[in-house]
Amino acid sequence: MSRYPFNEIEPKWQKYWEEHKTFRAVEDESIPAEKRRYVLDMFPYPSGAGLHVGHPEGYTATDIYSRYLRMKGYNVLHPMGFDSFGLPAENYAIKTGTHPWETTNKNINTFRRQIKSLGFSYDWDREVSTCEPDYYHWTQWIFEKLYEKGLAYEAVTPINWCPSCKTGLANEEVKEGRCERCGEKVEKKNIRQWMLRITAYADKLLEGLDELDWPESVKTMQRNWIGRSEGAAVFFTVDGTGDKLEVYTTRCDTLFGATYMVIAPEHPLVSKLTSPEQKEAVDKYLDEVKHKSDLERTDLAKEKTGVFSGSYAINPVNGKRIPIWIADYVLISYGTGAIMAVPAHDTRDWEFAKKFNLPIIEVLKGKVDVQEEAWTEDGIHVNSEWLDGLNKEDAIRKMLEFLEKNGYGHKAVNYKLRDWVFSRQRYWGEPIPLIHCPHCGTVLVPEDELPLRLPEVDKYEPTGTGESPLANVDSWVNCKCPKCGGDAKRETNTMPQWAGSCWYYLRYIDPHNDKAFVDPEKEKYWMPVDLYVGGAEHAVLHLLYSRFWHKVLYDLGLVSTSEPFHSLVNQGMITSFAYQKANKSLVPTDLVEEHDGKYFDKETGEELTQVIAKMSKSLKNVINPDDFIKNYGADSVRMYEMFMGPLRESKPWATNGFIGVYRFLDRIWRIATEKKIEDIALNPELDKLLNKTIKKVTEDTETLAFNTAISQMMVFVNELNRLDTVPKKAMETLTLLLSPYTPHLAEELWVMFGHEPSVALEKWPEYDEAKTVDDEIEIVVQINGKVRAKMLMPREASKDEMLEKAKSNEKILGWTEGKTIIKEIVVPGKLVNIVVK
RNA sequence: GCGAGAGUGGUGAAACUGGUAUACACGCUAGUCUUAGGAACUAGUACUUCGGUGUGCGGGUUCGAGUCCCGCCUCUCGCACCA
Repeated sequence: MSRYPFNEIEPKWQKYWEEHKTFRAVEDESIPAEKRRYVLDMFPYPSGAGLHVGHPEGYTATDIYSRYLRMKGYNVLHPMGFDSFGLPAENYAIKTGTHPWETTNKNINTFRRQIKSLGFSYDWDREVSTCEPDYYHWTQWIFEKLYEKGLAYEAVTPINWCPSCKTGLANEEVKEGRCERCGEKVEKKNIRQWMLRITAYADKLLEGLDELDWPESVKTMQRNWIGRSEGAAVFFTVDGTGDKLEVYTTRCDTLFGATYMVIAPEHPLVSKLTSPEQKEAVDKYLDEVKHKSDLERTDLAKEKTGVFSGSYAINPVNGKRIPIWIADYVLISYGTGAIMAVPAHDTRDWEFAKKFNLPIIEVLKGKVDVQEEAWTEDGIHVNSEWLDGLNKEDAIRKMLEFLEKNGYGHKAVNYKLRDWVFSRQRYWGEPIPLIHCPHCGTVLVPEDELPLRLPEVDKYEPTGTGESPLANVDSWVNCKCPKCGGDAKRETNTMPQWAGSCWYYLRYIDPHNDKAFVDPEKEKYWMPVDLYVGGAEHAVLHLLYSRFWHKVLYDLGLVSTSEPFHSLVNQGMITSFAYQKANKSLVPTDLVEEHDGKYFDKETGEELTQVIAKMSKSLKNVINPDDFIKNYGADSVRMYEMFMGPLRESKPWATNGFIGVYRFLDRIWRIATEKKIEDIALNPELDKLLNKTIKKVTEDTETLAFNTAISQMMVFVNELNRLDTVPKKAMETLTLLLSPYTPHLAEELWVMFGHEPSVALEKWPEYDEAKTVDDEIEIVVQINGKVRAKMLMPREASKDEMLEKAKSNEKILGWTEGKTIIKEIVVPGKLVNIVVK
């Protein structure tokens, strides 16, 4: 009876919004630029598991914000779509033979239904899906722009290779060095790949961060990922052969302490540098390294391994012969794949030198004996001939002069950032629009032939050679060269999942345009994205790749802003409770029972500790929002997710608090339907509370502090609930404040109070600042910083008045009697502190 | 190991620039009412030897610290030998 009929209200209003296209965004030129906002969610990958409670958290936040902005008179672009190419659908296809298209669209339909059931104010006319030819047409087109600009190139690079499945694997398919599917040990295999030269944009990507309103933590992570460092390239001559071995170092000033060199096992000079006597040992070592998993190779705690190549290099500063070693602690992917080792001042070099008995020479005066441990902090140079006595800066400067003058090296900048491996040997991705012609070389598919559609295939497995399944489709692979008309073959690699998500925010602006990826006028109208909300897991890769593409498009004059996302908010992860045994292992939730507030293992009866853990399938603690929507309504789910805690912080999904939010909405419903609502004036106190509430909700909605905005609405509703007759104005204002949060309930109430729909198009209420402050304030009186008395005073009371009243307070007199007052501190409107001795 | 973030009641959490620690909600206790529901309403709910003590622990700055500084501990996330 008292239960408010959300199951009737919610579908009704969702239908209304859809039919009336209430949230359609139109490029209305009469709305000035400062009154336009683009509010974006990270679009979901439509997995088979459906929506999980983490999705609606971010989506509700942006929805509340978008609805609030519209009521404030902004023109808001708030779209949704699907990142629909990807591994799971393809793996499912391999297993079952179901076309990924079918699986994906089924999942998209589920996702769309679930998202719509929460009543978000998306402009659904702008929905995009990255696997649609109309969409990937333009992903391919942008790739062609990158290619024309010289930012795409071919290289031979290693992939994870499963010798038993005969396929390449993504990093996430490799679990502890083994293939996730068959358990076979994963190897490295070199194959031809398409690369994107993101490193050419390293400095731009770095500098661009300064102008962004992003969390400092994300900016720091991106800066570290780009990893710019300044140092020197130094050339060592190989003794005997005259080959040049180039190293990169940030501390060229320690060159006198370089007692050996190390090259990575993958270094191109390995075989040339290996002497006949050492060949057997080197081959054995290379074989060991090849069979090591990434995990083994990168385990920091492991013993250093390596082998002597048999060759020596000449240290350019002193002409000394130093041995060249091969070791896997040097990475081919960073710097030049070769280092000069300074064991006295680098922990890794020191460990290696100790193990293989290589000389350690101190060149920076430190506080330890470098034969016993490495000194890795700064010090004055010693044992360095003409650098002795200098500090780091001066020594580096002097050494660089020396290197440059003698042609031994030069200043150099290095990045941790590597070029982006852009091809995948997979079916379910955008075909790379290139043709290999024996006469003309690599040729782009002509623009008017785009989109280059994915052909149908019989099998979704990669070919035994690791090529994409597309390689098996002769009719597709064999084509004519667009340049010379001769026989040619298509590129069979596809693009990674990132490709589609790199630019989707631009397609939302003009999703049905078949002449361009986006209309320049419309692009100017909406860009940049004003607020982008999503999970912190995308802090580096997605956001860096997107920024890269955007900057390329900007340099080509195709977009009007140099950065795509002006402000970014990472929603905290919604975690779940998990149950832990004494031995720290976790028990799946369905095997846990609760009594008397304690948790026990159903099988063993062991008492378990409740801990917080990431939601995972294996723990069976993933929460699907559907059940909650069914039992409590979408408005409750929306509001609860916002009431749980601050948006940016991670928090556990603790369902026992859910009922509180439901009761709150139910209470509003009962006030509206069971109490007398009359057109009467608000009493001054209620009026004051109303103004305070508008103020608090306005400010908190603006700053995305939704949890405290909701608290304030609760305070207000609790007050209304005490009245027998409720002023209509109070209820109407409440409805307006509620409408971004619980839009269905608000629409229903708005009509109930005699208005026309939709409340979403009404004006946000305003408050009277004068009515938000109390005339009388409670002033705290402290003795030595401890609260000893409280008194009510007019808010404009002067310091003297406050002090006088405090000192004449009975309680305070008891504390000051017989003591000396040393100091008196008066904070107007707040407190009086009297320091006594 | 490095980087980022967080520790406040039985629970989720409030506390803007240092100024009444625990708003709001859950749970719990008692009561009222009832066509017994996952109801509504009212009161209470940090500890206490009633002096005080309390925001992970130990110090410091200050008239005053959850908030600032130093040193630890624990947890979460990200990255992995970056020369």
